[in-house]
Amino acid sequence: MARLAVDPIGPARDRVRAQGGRWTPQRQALVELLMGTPGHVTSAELVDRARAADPTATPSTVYRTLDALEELGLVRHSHGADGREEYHVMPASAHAHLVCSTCGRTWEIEEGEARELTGRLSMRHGFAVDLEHLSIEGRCADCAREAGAG
Amino acid sequence: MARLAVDPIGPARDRVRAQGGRWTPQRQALVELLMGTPGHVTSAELVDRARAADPTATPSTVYRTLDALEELGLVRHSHGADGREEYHVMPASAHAHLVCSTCGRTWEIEEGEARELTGRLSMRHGFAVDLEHLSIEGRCADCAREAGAG
DNA sequence: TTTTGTGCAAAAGTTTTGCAGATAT
DNA sequence: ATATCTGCAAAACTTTTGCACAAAA
Repeated sequence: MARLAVDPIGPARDRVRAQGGRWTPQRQALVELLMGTPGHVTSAELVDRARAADPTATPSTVYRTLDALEELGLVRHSHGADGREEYHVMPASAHAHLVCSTCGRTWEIEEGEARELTGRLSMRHGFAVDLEHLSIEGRCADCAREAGAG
Repeated sequence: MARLAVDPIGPARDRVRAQGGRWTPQRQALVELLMGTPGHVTSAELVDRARAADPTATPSTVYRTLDALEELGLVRHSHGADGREEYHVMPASAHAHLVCSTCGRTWEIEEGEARELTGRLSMRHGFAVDLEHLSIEGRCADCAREAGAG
């Protein structure tokens, strides 16, 4: 029998139900959208994609679902280069992001490396950095090269 | 004669004019507002404050003026905890920010310390961090203590 | 059956834009 | 004189909210 080794949405569904939530087609659709998105998406873009996938999808449901999923710890958001909220599925480990403000590409920094960077902030200022929310803007190597050459 | 040792808005005015811009009452008002603001302000709040100071001020002018001032390098913006754009006058030295997501207070990190943190990002990833844009969210010492105690 | 979620429609809030007239230089 | 800026008004866009109905448990 052709059966997937792991059901990718199973854990999400279980977790929603475990908190007394209902697992609806709309929620499943949004979770699938998010899981099929490698990087970050703004809520507005999720609205568009949801409507593209299913024209009956509505903005209010998308926004409310994002809130619900975030409260359940299934997704998180950070802030993109334009200041908009950007969602992504909750990763196994905390990680920060590098965002190139020229080309817009993003990279992830693993928790270990990120802690290396932010660790002394805790020591000096007693400030506990929220890694999931940390996105660092700047210019990536490629864009710097182009700018230097051009 | 009572004369200020330094004219705080003079440099701004000169810089605007040097780039072929005009120094208008509206621009001066906004620059004064920004210079009287220690921390960060969202554009929307600047609109409000401008109207409070002068009821004839209009949103479009505020937004366009902010754009113009930023292009001239007189102000910069970063992104607050809620993802909105926050403006502040261009500081003498680049600095990053710590933002407590619980109480909302902010602290500045001087360039030297910030470079210490981000320096190795350049080395490892060839990524040139834009310090002015860097705001680090987390929980400050006070809020952490309260949360621990409560 | 009861609680929770959805869809619709309308509103709120922020930011952008076109254009005619005013203003700085 | 002329290029730039302002004010107005309207629109675009994102996000929120109230409410009646639908659906999950």
